[in-house]
Amino acid sequence: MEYQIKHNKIVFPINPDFNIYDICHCGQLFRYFQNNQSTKIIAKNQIANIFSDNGEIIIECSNPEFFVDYFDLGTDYSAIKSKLNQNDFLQKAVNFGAGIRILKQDFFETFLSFLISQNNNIKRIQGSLNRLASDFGQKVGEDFLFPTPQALKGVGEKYFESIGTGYRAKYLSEFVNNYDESLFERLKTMPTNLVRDELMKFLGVGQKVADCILLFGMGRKDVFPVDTWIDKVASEHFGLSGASRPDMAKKLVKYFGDLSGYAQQYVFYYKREITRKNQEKKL
DNA sequence: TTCCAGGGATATA
DNA sequence: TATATCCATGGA
Repeated sequence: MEYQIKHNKIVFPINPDFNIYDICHCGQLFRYFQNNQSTKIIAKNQIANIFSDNGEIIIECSNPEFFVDYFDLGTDYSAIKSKLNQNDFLQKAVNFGAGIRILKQDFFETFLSFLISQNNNIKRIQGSLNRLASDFGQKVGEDFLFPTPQALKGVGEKYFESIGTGYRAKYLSEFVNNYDESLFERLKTMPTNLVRDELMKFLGVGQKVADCILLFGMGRKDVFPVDTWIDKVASEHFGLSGASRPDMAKKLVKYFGDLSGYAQQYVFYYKREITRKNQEKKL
Protein backbone atom coordinates (compact mmCIF):
# COMPACT_ATOMS: atom_id res chain seq x y z
CA MET A 1 0.00 0.00 0.00
CA GLU A 2 1.22 3.49 -0.82
CA TYR A 3 1.79 5.53 2.34
CA GLN A 4 3.77 8.52 3.55
CA ILE A 5 5.49 9.08 6.86
CA LYS A 6 5.20 12.67 8.06
CA HIS A 7 6.83 13.36 11.43
CA ASN A 8 4.78 11.27 13.84
CA LYS A 9 2.16 10.20 11.36
CA ILE A 10 1.55 7.55 8.74
CA VAL A 11 -0.77 8.95 6.06
CA PHE A 12 -2.54 7.32 3.10
CA PRO A 13 -5.77 7.83 1.16
CA ILE A 14 -8.93 6.15 2.44
CA ASN A 15 -9.13 2.82 0.59
CA PRO A 16 -10.96 -0.51 0.77
CA ASP A 17 -7.89 -2.46 1.96
CA PHE A 18 -7.73 -0.72 5.34
CA ASN A 19 -10.69 -0.35 7.69
CA ILE A 20 -9.90 0.19 11.35
CA TYR A 21 -13.29 -1.10 12.50
CA ASP A 22 -12.76 -4.38 10.62
CA ILE A 23 -9.20 -4.63 11.91
CA CYS A 24 -10.26 -4.20 15.54
CA HIS A 25 -13.39 -6.32 15.49
CA CYS A 26 -12.10 -9.38 13.68
CA GLY A 27 -10.83 -10.89 16.92
CA GLN A 28 -7.07 -10.72 16.50
CA LEU A 29 -6.31 -7.98 19.03
CA PHE A 30 -7.93 -7.09 22.32
CA ARG A 31 -6.47 -3.75 23.47
CA TYR A 32 -8.27 -1.22 21.29
CA PHE A 33 -10.42 1.70 22.40
CA GLN A 34 -12.86 3.47 20.11
CA ASN A 35 -14.91 6.64 20.27
CA ASN A 36 -16.73 8.64 17.61
CA GLN A 37 -13.60 10.44 16.47
CA SER A 38 -10.78 7.93 16.59
CA THR A 39 -9.46 4.52 17.54
CA LYS A 40 -6.62 3.98 19.96
CA ILE A 41 -4.54 0.82 19.75
CA ILE A 42 -2.02 -0.14 22.41
CA ALA A 43 0.39 -2.77 21.13
CA LYS A 44 3.39 -3.93 23.16
CA ASN A 45 5.04 -0.66 24.26
CA GLN A 46 3.53 1.56 21.55
CA ILE A 47 0.36 3.62 21.24
CA ALA A 48 -1.37 4.72 18.03
CA ASN A 49 -4.36 6.93 17.38
CA ILE A 50 -6.09 6.22 14.08
CA PHE A 51 -8.58 8.60 12.48
CA SER A 52 -9.62 9.91 9.09
CA ASP A 53 -9.42 13.49 7.91
CA ASN A 54 -10.04 15.06 4.52
CA GLY A 55 -10.06 11.78 2.63
CA GLU A 56 -7.01 10.39 4.36
CA ILE A 57 -6.32 7.78 7.03
CA ILE A 58 -3.93 9.08 9.66
CA ILE A 59 -2.07 6.84 12.09
CA GLU A 60 -0.63 9.11 14.78
CA CYS A 61 2.14 7.56 16.86
CA SER A 62 5.64 8.18 18.19
CA ASN A 63 7.14 5.31 16.18
CA PRO A 64 5.75 5.15 12.61
CA GLU A 65 8.13 2.36 11.56
CA PHE A 66 6.68 0.12 14.28
CA PHE A 67 3.13 0.62 12.99
CA VAL A 68 4.03 0.29 9.30
CA ASP A 69 5.14 -3.21 10.21
CA TYR A 70 2.29 -3.77 12.70
CA PHE A 71 -0.42 -2.97 10.14
CA ASP A 72 1.41 -4.98 7.46
CA LEU A 73 1.33 -1.97 5.11
CA GLY A 74 3.89 -3.57 2.80
CA THR A 75 1.53 -6.36 1.77
CA ASP A 76 -0.91 -6.07 -1.16
CA TYR A 77 -4.25 -7.22 0.28
CA SER A 78 -6.09 -6.64 -3.01
CA ALA A 79 -4.09 -9.43 -4.60
CA ILE A 80 -4.76 -11.75 -1.68
CA LYS A 81 -8.48 -11.00 -1.72
CA SER A 82 -8.85 -11.58 -5.44
CA LYS A 83 -7.29 -15.04 -5.05
CA LEU A 84 -9.58 -15.91 -2.13
CA ASN A 85 -12.61 -14.73 -4.12
CA GLN A 86 -12.34 -17.87 -6.24
CA ASN A 87 -14.12 -19.69 -3.42
CA ASP A 88 -17.83 -18.86 -3.08
CA PHE A 89 -17.98 -18.67 0.71
CA LEU A 90 -14.73 -16.70 0.88
CA GLN A 91 -16.09 -14.22 -1.62
CA LYS A 92 -18.88 -13.33 0.82
CA ALA A 93 -16.50 -13.25 3.78
CA VAL A 94 -13.92 -11.12 1.99
CA ASN A 95 -16.58 -8.71 0.80
CA PHE A 96 -17.86 -8.38 4.36
CA GLY A 97 -14.46 -7.84 6.01
CA ALA A 98 -12.67 -6.16 3.12
CA GLY A 99 -10.69 -3.81 5.37
CA ILE A 100 -9.05 -6.48 7.53
CA ARG A 101 -5.29 -6.63 7.87
CA ILE A 102 -3.43 -9.39 9.72
CA LEU A 103 -1.56 -7.52 12.42
CA LYS A 104 2.04 -8.38 13.22
CA GLN A 105 1.75 -8.48 16.98
CA ASP A 106 4.31 -9.00 19.69
CA PHE A 107 5.09 -12.65 20.49
CA PHE A 108 4.91 -12.37 24.29
CA GLU A 109 1.71 -10.31 24.26
CA THR A 110 0.08 -12.67 21.75
CA PHE A 111 1.07 -15.72 23.78
CA LEU A 112 -0.55 -14.34 26.96
CA SER A 113 -3.61 -13.04 25.12
CA PHE A 114 -4.43 -16.36 23.50
CA LEU A 115 -3.69 -18.36 26.66
CA ILE A 116 -6.53 -16.33 28.18
CA SER A 117 -8.72 -16.75 25.10
CA GLN A 118 -9.48 -20.46 25.40
CA ASN A 119 -13.18 -21.23 26.02
CA ASN A 120 -13.65 -17.55 26.84
CA ASN A 121 -15.45 -14.59 25.31
CA ILE A 122 -13.79 -11.55 23.79
CA LYS A 123 -15.24 -9.02 26.28
CA ARG A 124 -13.84 -10.90 29.24
CA ILE A 125 -10.47 -11.43 27.52
CA GLN A 126 -10.26 -7.66 27.01
CA GLY A 127 -11.09 -6.98 30.64
CA SER A 128 -8.43 -9.37 31.93
CA LEU A 129 -5.73 -7.98 29.62
CA ASN A 130 -6.51 -4.37 30.49
CA ARG A 131 -6.39 -5.11 34.21
CA LEU A 132 -3.06 -6.87 33.69
CA ALA A 133 -1.74 -3.79 31.89
CA SER A 134 -2.95 -1.32 34.52
CA ASP A 135 -1.37 -3.43 37.28
CA PHE A 136 1.99 -4.23 35.65
CA GLY A 137 2.38 -2.04 32.56
CA GLN A 138 4.14 1.31 32.31
CA LYS A 139 1.77 4.27 32.55
CA VAL A 140 1.87 6.73 29.64
CA GLY A 141 -0.58 9.58 30.16
CA GLU A 142 -3.83 7.85 30.97
CA ASP A 143 -2.83 4.64 29.17
CA PHE A 144 -0.93 1.53 30.18
CA LEU A 145 1.54 -0.28 27.94
CA PHE A 146 1.55 -4.06 27.83
CA PRO A 147 3.69 -5.44 30.68
CA THR A 148 7.20 -6.63 29.86
CA PRO A 149 8.23 -10.24 30.56
CA GLN A 150 10.45 -8.90 33.35
CA ALA A 151 7.55 -7.10 35.02
CA LEU A 152 5.50 -10.31 35.13
CA LYS A 153 8.29 -12.54 36.47
CA GLY A 154 7.12 -14.02 39.76
CA VAL A 155 3.43 -13.17 39.38
CA GLY A 156 1.42 -16.02 40.86
CA GLU A 157 -1.75 -17.93 40.17
CA LYS A 158 -3.77 -15.97 42.75
CA TYR A 159 -3.18 -12.71 40.94
CA PHE A 160 -4.23 -14.12 37.57
CA GLU A 161 -7.41 -15.46 39.20
CA SER A 162 -8.11 -11.96 40.54
CA ILE A 163 -8.27 -10.49 37.04
CA GLY A 164 -10.92 -12.95 35.95
CA THR A 165 -8.92 -15.51 34.01
CA GLY A 166 -10.57 -18.41 35.83
CA TYR A 167 -8.95 -21.83 35.55
CA ARG A 168 -6.41 -20.40 33.05
CA ALA A 169 -4.58 -18.65 35.93
CA LYS A 170 -2.33 -21.67 36.36
CA TYR A 171 -1.33 -21.61 32.67
CA LEU A 172 -0.53 -17.89 32.84
CA SER A 173 1.52 -18.13 36.00
CA GLU A 174 3.50 -21.09 34.65
CA PHE A 175 4.16 -19.25 31.40
CA VAL A 176 5.37 -15.92 32.79
CA ASN A 177 7.61 -17.67 35.29
CA ASN A 178 9.19 -20.02 32.77
CA TYR A 179 9.37 -17.57 29.86
CA ASP A 180 12.83 -17.12 28.42
CA GLU A 181 13.59 -14.21 26.09
CA SER A 182 15.49 -16.56 23.80
CA LEU A 183 12.35 -18.56 22.99
CA PHE A 184 11.21 -16.37 20.10
CA GLU A 185 14.71 -16.16 18.63
CA ARG A 186 14.97 -19.95 18.78
CA LEU A 187 11.57 -20.52 17.12
CA LYS A 188 11.41 -17.81 14.49
CA THR A 189 13.43 -19.61 11.81
CA MET A 190 11.95 -23.07 12.41
CA PRO A 191 9.32 -24.66 10.10
CA THR A 192 5.74 -24.01 11.15
CA ASN A 193 4.97 -27.60 12.14
CA LEU A 194 7.99 -27.76 14.44
CA VAL A 195 7.17 -24.40 16.01
CA ARG A 196 3.65 -25.66 16.72
CA ASP A 197 5.07 -28.72 18.49
CA GLU A 198 7.29 -26.48 20.63
CA LEU A 199 4.46 -24.10 21.53
CA MET A 200 2.19 -27.01 22.51
CA LYS A 201 4.71 -28.08 25.15
CA PHE A 202 3.53 -25.16 27.27
CA LEU A 203 0.72 -25.89 29.71
CA GLY A 204 -2.59 -24.61 28.34
CA VAL A 205 -1.45 -24.46 24.72
CA GLY A 206 -3.23 -26.81 22.33
CA GLN A 207 -3.22 -26.67 18.55
CA LYS A 208 -5.72 -23.83 18.27
CA VAL A 209 -3.88 -21.49 20.65
CA ALA A 210 -0.55 -22.46 19.08
CA ASP A 211 -1.91 -21.62 15.62
CA CYS A 212 -3.13 -18.21 16.84
CA ILE A 213 0.32 -17.46 18.24
CA LEU A 214 1.86 -18.57 14.94
CA LEU A 215 -0.52 -16.40 12.90
CA PHE A 216 -0.74 -13.23 14.99
CA GLY A 217 2.55 -13.31 16.91
CA MET A 218 4.94 -14.90 14.41
CA GLY A 219 3.60 -13.85 11.01
CA ARG A 220 2.95 -17.42 9.81
CA LYS A 221 0.13 -17.59 7.27
CA ASP A 222 0.26 -21.36 6.66
CA VAL A 223 -2.02 -22.04 9.65
CA PHE A 224 -5.81 -22.13 10.06
CA PRO A 225 -6.80 -21.85 13.74
CA VAL A 226 -10.04 -23.77 14.29
CA ASP A 227 -12.17 -22.40 17.11
CA THR A 228 -15.88 -22.80 17.75
CA TRP A 229 -16.79 -20.37 14.92
CA ILE A 230 -14.53 -21.94 12.30
CA ASP A 231 -15.81 -25.32 13.42
CA LYS A 232 -19.36 -24.21 12.54
CA VAL A 233 -18.32 -22.89 9.10
CA ALA A 234 -16.21 -25.95 8.29
CA SER A 235 -19.16 -28.16 9.17
CA GLU A 236 -21.82 -26.12 7.38
CA HIS A 237 -20.00 -24.83 4.29
CA PHE A 238 -16.84 -26.89 3.70
CA GLY A 239 -18.22 -30.41 4.03
CA LEU A 240 -16.15 -31.19 7.10
CA SER A 241 -19.01 -32.02 9.46
CA GLY A 242 -17.97 -34.62 12.00
CA ALA A 243 -14.24 -34.08 11.52
CA SER A 244 -12.04 -33.31 14.54
CA ARG A 245 -10.74 -29.76 14.80
CA PRO A 246 -7.10 -30.74 14.07
CA ASP A 247 -8.38 -32.62 11.02
CA MET A 248 -10.36 -29.56 9.90
CA ALA A 249 -7.24 -27.40 10.29
CA LYS A 250 -5.16 -29.84 8.25
CA LYS A 251 -7.67 -29.95 5.40
CA LEU A 252 -8.25 -26.19 5.37
CA VAL A 253 -4.49 -25.51 5.21
CA LYS A 254 -4.16 -28.01 2.39
CA TYR A 255 -6.89 -26.14 0.49
CA PHE A 256 -5.84 -22.54 1.18
CA GLY A 257 -2.06 -23.06 1.38
CA ASP A 258 -0.05 -19.94 2.25
CA LEU A 259 -3.25 -17.86 2.22
CA SER A 260 -4.75 -19.90 5.09
CA GLY A 261 -4.16 -17.31 7.78
CA TYR A 262 -5.79 -14.56 5.75
CA ALA A 263 -8.74 -16.78 4.79
CA GLN A 264 -9.26 -17.76 8.41
CA GLN A 265 -9.60 -14.14 9.55
CA TYR A 266 -12.12 -13.18 6.88
CA VAL A 267 -14.18 -16.28 7.68
CA PHE A 268 -14.02 -15.87 11.47
CA TYR A 269 -15.08 -12.23 11.32
CA TYR A 270 -17.89 -12.88 8.84
CA LYS A 271 -19.38 -15.84 10.68
CA ARG A 272 -19.18 -14.24 14.11
CA GLU A 273 -20.60 -10.86 13.06
CA ILE A 274 -23.42 -12.34 10.97
CA THR A 275 -24.45 -14.55 13.87
CA ARG A 276 -24.36 -11.61 16.27
CA LYS A 277 -26.46 -9.45 13.96
CA ASN A 278 -29.03 -12.22 13.48
CA GLN A 279 -29.35 -12.54 17.23
CA GLU A 280 -29.94 -8.80 17.55
CA LYS A 281 -32.75 -9.04 15.01
CA LYS A 282 -34.53 -11.63 17.13
CA LEU A 283 -34.67 -9.26 20.13
C1' DT B 1 -31.91 -20.94 34.37
C1' DT B 2 -29.28 -22.65 30.95
C1' DC B 3 -26.14 -22.10 27.30
C1' DC B 4 -22.04 -20.29 25.31
C1' DA B 5 -17.49 -18.21 24.67
C1' DG B 6 -11.28 -17.55 19.47
C1' DG B 7 -10.15 -25.07 24.12
C1' DG B 8 -7.19 -27.86 26.74
C1' DA B 9 -5.90 -31.21 30.53
C1' DT B 10 -6.85 -35.43 32.31
C1' DA B 11 -8.63 -40.05 32.81
C1' DT B 12 -10.10 -44.05 30.53
C1' DA B 13 -10.33 -47.77 27.13
C1' DT C 1 -5.41 -42.98 19.05
C1' DA C 2 -10.27 -41.62 20.20
C1' DT C 3 -13.89 -40.16 23.36
C1' DA C 4 -15.93 -38.19 27.93
C1' DT C 5 -15.65 -35.11 31.55
C1' DC C 6 -14.16 -31.19 33.99
C1' DC C 7 -12.59 -26.62 34.23
C1' DA C 8 -14.09 -20.40 36.08
C1' DT C 9 -16.93 -16.86 34.90
C1' DG C 10 -19.59 -13.12 32.78
C1' DG C 11 -22.96 -12.25 29.13
C1' DA C 12 -27.05 -13.37 26.57
